[in-house]
Amino acid sequence: MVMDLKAPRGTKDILPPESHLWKEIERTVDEVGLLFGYEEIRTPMFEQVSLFKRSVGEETDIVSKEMYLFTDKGGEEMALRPELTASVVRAAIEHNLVTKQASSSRLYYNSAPMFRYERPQMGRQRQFHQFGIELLGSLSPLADLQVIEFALAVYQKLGFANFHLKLNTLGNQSSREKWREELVKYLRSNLDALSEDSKRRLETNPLRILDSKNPCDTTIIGGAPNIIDYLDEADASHFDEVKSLLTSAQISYSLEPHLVRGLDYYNRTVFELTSTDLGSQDALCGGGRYDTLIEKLGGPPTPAVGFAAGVERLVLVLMKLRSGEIPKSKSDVYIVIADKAGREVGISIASDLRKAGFSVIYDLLDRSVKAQMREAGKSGTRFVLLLGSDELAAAEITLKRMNTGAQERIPRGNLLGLLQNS
RNA sequence: GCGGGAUUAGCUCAGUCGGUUAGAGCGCCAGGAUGUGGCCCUGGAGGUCAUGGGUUCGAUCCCCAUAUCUCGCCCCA
Repeated sequence: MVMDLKAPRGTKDILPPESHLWKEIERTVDEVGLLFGYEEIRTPMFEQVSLFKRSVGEETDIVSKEMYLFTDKGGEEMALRPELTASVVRAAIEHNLVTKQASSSRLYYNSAPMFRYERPQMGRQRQFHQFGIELLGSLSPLADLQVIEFALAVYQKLGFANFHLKLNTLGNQSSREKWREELVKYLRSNLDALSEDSKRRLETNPLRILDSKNPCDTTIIGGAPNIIDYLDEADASHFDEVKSLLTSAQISYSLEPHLVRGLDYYNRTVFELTSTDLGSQDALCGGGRYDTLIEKLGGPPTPAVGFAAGVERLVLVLMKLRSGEIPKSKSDVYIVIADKAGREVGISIASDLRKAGFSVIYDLLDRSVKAQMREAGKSGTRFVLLLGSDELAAAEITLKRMNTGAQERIPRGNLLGLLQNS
């Protein structure tokens, strides 16, 4: 095939039957949103660069290396959004979503495209999609619980249980800073034993060293200062309440003192859902609290918590779960036109049936009756209507039930009633 | 950004120790059944063997580069 155009690296066309799975996920997220009383928000796919610099953090890889940047014709520095929390917060501030009148806001987003310039891998793309929620305005541990419950509800509704909830707390800004200093001091004293990657990270993002997969690092990490010992009383009791709420909701989790999130704005509760059905890119969903972000971006002091989940990874896991079998959408009726003279009548029958809510297809290639029947059989349709010269002359139609193979000639006027009662 | 593996029909994959017409299964189309699906039988279409260079009498095969996918690292959903 002579073809020099293709989808850009790290992007993907979502074709049937996979698109059915996407639709199913989107429907599920909508349903869970309704069940929890959340409403959908949609924000622009690009924003001013400064939004992400101020929220995600200038030093993070996401902002410093991975954003798709461009200058628009008005000279504004723009970025395709690498994540959604910043945009939602910006929108919430801009439109006063959290005020004294409306003291909290429950928002969700669905299949929203994000962009990061990374090296593609299975489950990691340059354009990827997330669903998630942002719960603005509540400082209560109930909010932390609800965010986790929401995420779990989506996965459970889709029918799988092969995931694992990891939980940690990062404390508040000042305890986190104190912990971070101690951690850096400790790591510096063990500098020689650290991996090359971690030596570099010591300068850029020391918390992430805790997450290192390099075996050189693991023994050192084992003796590192633990955030738990640096929590103030309020943070510690918040975390305790979150844990006991999870327990009473019968949600099992594991404490991961080394779980730190890559974005700067998190504090207190952070969590991740991982799947054993994925490779090294195994995080299905991640989230946590960001109580200072809204104020930092110029809004009123407003606590918040949320999560974001990757749709591509969910699709991979679902495919595996269902052994690659994706249910296709089936039509109700296939009209076989055996004689060209029947075309107009066939089209008008199709139109009438569609108005009555039936899904109707017919051949568009002028193929033989046999070919049309083959397609009808393959499409999984329930009924075939056969229209040939005999039926035309008698103002009748042949109705065949594909499950039994039984067929009968009926007056065309009786067709709709018969189908509706079948 | 770093290191490995891969790329042959619509799909999943064989294959050629470098030799002239590149194969299978599934799928697709047609016929057997001149107006009837699934099962069966027969036939058919469909490949510049990822792209561009090089070595060679000759390259799908060997070498180099590029692209894309993929595994691990980095990072993260």
